[in-house]
Amino acid sequence: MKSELKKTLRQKGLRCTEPRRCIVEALEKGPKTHAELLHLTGLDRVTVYRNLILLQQVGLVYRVYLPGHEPLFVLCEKEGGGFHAHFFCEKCRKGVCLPADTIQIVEPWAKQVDKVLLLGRCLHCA
Amino acid sequence: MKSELKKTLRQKGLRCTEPRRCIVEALEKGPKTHAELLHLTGLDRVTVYRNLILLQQVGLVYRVYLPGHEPLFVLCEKEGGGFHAHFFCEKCRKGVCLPADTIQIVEPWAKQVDKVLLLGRCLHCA
DNA sequence: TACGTTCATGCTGCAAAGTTACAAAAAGAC
DNA sequence: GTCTTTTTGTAACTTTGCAGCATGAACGTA
Repeated sequence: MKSELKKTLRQKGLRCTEPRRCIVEALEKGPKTHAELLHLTGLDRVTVYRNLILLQQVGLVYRVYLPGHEPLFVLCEKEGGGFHAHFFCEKCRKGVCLPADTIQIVEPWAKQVDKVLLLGRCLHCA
Repeated sequence: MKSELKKTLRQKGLRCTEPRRCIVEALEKGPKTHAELLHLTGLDRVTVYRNLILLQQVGLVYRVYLPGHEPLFVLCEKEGGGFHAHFFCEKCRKGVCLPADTIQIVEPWAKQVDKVLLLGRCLHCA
């Protein structure tokens, strides 16, 4: 996992640093708010902000906003795994990546779409 | 339109107030940031914050976050129109509601999903 | 393995965003 | 109109996020 992370980051011109590993490691256990990441990693506020932006830009992390709550940062399981959908459970607040063929979009929209976010209740919480 | 808004709000136990009408009216002309809504409506900051949260919770408004930009608030064209998908163009920053049958999700996920957000380039911007 | 370049981190301080509490005003039912 | 309940606006406050800069760490090269 660690060497995989390094490879992914290097491909995007980013270095594999201790703080970045910490953040990804924390997110592997589930979505977290910025405050939770601060507390869990003990890193500087600013460092967490900056790295979350970078990790989002390279597609390793996405952000979910539920009205009335702090934004959550979710680790994408398929680093650079091409087109797929993100499912997020509004109750237990966990995220899953669904394979591309889980969802079909009719033309002409299919060609236009490049990111998919699905919200709902997971099988457990339904 | 106005009486329809009132009905929708009342169904959710919310009152139809002047500030709420103003916000919805401003959003009818296209997605807006919080700052733009402030400026357009002349309302108090706090009132706009609170109402945007409420309008999101009742499903009249949804929020789109593009990394590196301020969050945009988009009016949903089908108030309470049942299940459908939101398509948002990352370039021209307009939102459209797509009918339910535009997207098909395989079981068991179909039953779990209750909100869909698609990001991409619209037919014009592609 | 040591070296040097380049990028990342952690400060500090600052502006903007967002929250809380509460009295006054407006909405809606009668 | 009157009464009850929800909303609003104001003010004080907390949090979020950004810019600049010196120190320290990553990593390609020899």
